[in-house]
Amino acid sequence: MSSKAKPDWNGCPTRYAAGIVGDKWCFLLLRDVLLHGKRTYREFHASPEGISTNILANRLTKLEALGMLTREPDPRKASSVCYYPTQKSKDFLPALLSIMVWATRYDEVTEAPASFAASFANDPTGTIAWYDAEMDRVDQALRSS
Amino acid sequence: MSSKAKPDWNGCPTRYAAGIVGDKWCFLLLRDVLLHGKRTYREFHASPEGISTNILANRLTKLEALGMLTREPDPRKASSVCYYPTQKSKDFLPALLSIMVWATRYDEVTEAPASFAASFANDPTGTIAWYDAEMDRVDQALRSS
DNA sequence: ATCTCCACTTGCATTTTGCAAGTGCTTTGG
DNA sequence: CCAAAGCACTTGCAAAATGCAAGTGGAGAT
Repeated sequence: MSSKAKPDWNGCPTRYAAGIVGDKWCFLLLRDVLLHGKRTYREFHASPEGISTNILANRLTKLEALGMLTREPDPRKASSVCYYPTQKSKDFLPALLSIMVWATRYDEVTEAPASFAASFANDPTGTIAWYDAEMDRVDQALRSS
Repeated sequence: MSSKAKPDWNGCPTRYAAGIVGDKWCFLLLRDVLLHGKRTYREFHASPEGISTNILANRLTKLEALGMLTREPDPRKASSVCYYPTQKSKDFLPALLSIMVWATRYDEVTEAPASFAASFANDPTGTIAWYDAEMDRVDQALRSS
């Protein structure tokens, strides 16, 4: 990038992102989906932040409407539901990992080992690919059960 | 990263980040500070999203308390105030750019040129360094005026 | 001395959230 | 085949956060 022009258009994609991940609960749900492999209402509800059921339902609907999740019947139990990440949310993984690297550095009580940041800095592509593969494994196991 | 253990600690740094950037207004203020070089209350208030004055004051206080901004008198006019990014918020830049790459891809009305994502993908370190340098230039010009 | 600018603060109506309880459908156990 | 339990929400209501408009106090300019 040359040092010519100061771009003026940065605001817009950021505003778009703010509408999705600039919401605490959506952001945490994306973590659950993209890193923890959670797929059901029950699993999301069990996260330690204690989201209440009305907010959870609201955010799942929102994320589905935004094309971040797909809602499908649970192959293991027809009365149950699974929410799978779409390509759009999977593509958010690199950004999520970047955020985590930053948070790991500055959160004084982080539970993340220092090796995480080092690993991502050392081989971001590989780290991203590893999580992607893990999530694909989760979804394939689920869908074929 | 070996394919051994599925890490269980991811939640925590994400929760920390959610407490800061999981707020629409904080997130947009960070954009203004890190990409647009805005430094004053007036400039933040002028952003197109139209933050109201009480919320702006509240978030500036919050970001200062979180160590993301420092509040200092404006060298150009003693009765005015400048908010500068700290190292902590400057270190958030790579994550912010990653988010923007994602948003640029999926926001159908994005104003960002496709070249931005390509440029960041091609040379992330250089792109980050460019923004860092721009912001340092803004701050040095301000402080020495 | 007054006027203006600046960075907020205040009051109040509206919206969003959190919490607890309830609902309707499905599955499970006896 | 019926009762009980599980699941994915929905509803009602009090509390908190937000948005908007107006006001405040101090520094600088006229």
